[in-house]
Amino acid sequence: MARAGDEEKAFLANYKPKDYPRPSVAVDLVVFTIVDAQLRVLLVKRKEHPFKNAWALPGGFVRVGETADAQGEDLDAAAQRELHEETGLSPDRVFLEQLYTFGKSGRDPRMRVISVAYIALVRPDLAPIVRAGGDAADVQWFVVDGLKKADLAFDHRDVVQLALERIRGKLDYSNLAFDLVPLTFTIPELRTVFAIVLDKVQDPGNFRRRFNRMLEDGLIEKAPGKRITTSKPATVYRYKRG
Amino acid sequence: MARAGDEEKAFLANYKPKDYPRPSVAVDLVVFTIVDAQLRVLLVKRKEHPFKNAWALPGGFVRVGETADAQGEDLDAAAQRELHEETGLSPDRVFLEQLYTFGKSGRDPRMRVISVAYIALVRPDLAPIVRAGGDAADVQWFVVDGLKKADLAFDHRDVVQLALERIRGKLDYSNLAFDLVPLTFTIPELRTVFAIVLDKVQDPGNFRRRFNRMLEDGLIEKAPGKRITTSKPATVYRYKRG
DNA sequence: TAAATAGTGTCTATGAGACATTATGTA
DNA sequence: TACATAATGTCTCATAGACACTATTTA
Repeated sequence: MARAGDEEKAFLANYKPKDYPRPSVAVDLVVFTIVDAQLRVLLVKRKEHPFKNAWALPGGFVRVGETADAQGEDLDAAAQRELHEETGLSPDRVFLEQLYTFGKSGRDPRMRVISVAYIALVRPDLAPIVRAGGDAADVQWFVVDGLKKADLAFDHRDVVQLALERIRGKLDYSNLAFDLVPLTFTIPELRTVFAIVLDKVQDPGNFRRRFNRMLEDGLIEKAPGKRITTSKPATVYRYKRG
Repeated sequence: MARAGDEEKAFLANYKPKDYPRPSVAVDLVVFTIVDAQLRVLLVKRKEHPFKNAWALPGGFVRVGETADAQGEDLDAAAQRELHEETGLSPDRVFLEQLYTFGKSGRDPRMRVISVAYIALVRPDLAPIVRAGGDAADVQWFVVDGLKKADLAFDHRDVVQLALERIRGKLDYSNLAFDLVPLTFTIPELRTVFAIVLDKVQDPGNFRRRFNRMLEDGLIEKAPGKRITTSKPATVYRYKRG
């Protein structure tokens, strides 16, 4: 990095941004969870035009500063802030990752809006507290499968679709599945997560083999606790973060 | 999609965007090619502050319209336009894909700039014509490996690094390699591309096996032509697009 | 004919998929 | 004890990696 010389300092001090039109930049969140053995996405009901009363992804505009010294919040920070505002969840308990930036002209009828989409994964045990703050009628976990017909605002259907493809693609080679189970879980429970996300039943034996490799790699460890079942209870495990 | 009712039409007609500060949105291109058996990235020399005389990724601001009806160019269109402006290459001959959006506060000292980075892959036979238009001293293909010490403007070193990881990750399961060889190529030539990008020698026998599978799948076909060599010349192939 | 590179074949290890079998806790 | 589900084991097939070997063209 070249450090700013005197000439550059003078330049910056006198710099006035030209008055070209700028777009608004928003952050939209595709928040997934699994409840009742179904993959769900969090949607909020719009109270204003455009798309009034339609369901939309939670999100909002990035807060931008006026001056060169105070330029406003980071993009990731904006996503974390929105996540907290809309769900009440603190970002350190939630998987959050940038997905893609949607910037087609005309995607918002009011004005030019470029939207940076993020994927968030909320553990099932945290999902119930999401609606605790607001009006339950305005924030809901929608089953992703049933979403095709639903009236989503803007291009949010495309956003959800891309997010779905992303988590499906990453499930096998990442640790993403552990953000879709409670803190402790059994092998069959984790297997169910894979089955739900991939929409394909997972062979118990083969899945256990993969699971055991993760155990050997130290990615997972046994945890205390039991599940209340009507037959043989499964061993409970815990994901070792870091 | 809900169609706009009369009420919504009225709303949009009267809508005035609030005067919150907005960021500038730029498109930056990580343009790769392979020349002289080395992976290279296209950099341009900055003529103005900040980072005057430092090397930077080609790019520019997205052109945004003033009104709701004319919102300006699509994000992808902006990337294509920049590619054409900076390289003279028409976008239909070049692989172009969105990479990631960089939005840290302070990454441009002048003002808030959010930059949507794209990856472009230029075939080696097209690489030489890139500098034909401008001043050769101001546009150059830099060897990616030697870039660590180089003085890159802004956070462009991070951008290049992420782009590199992306193409390395996608090389094996995508058709991306065919955008880094000439229109016709031999098996050893394609193998070299893999070796260069992954920085790892590829076993001739094993690579050929993979290649033959692509042949069987109809992804590739034999092409006329020969290479001028000092020993046995290899068969020439062509990638079947679509 | 020698040199150089293209091209082929083989052995092994690993992991996925399909599926049969055994073990164990609960009602 | 019967049932349900956890947990284990086995067979096959596809593919990657390592490496030895043969074929062909040019100088």
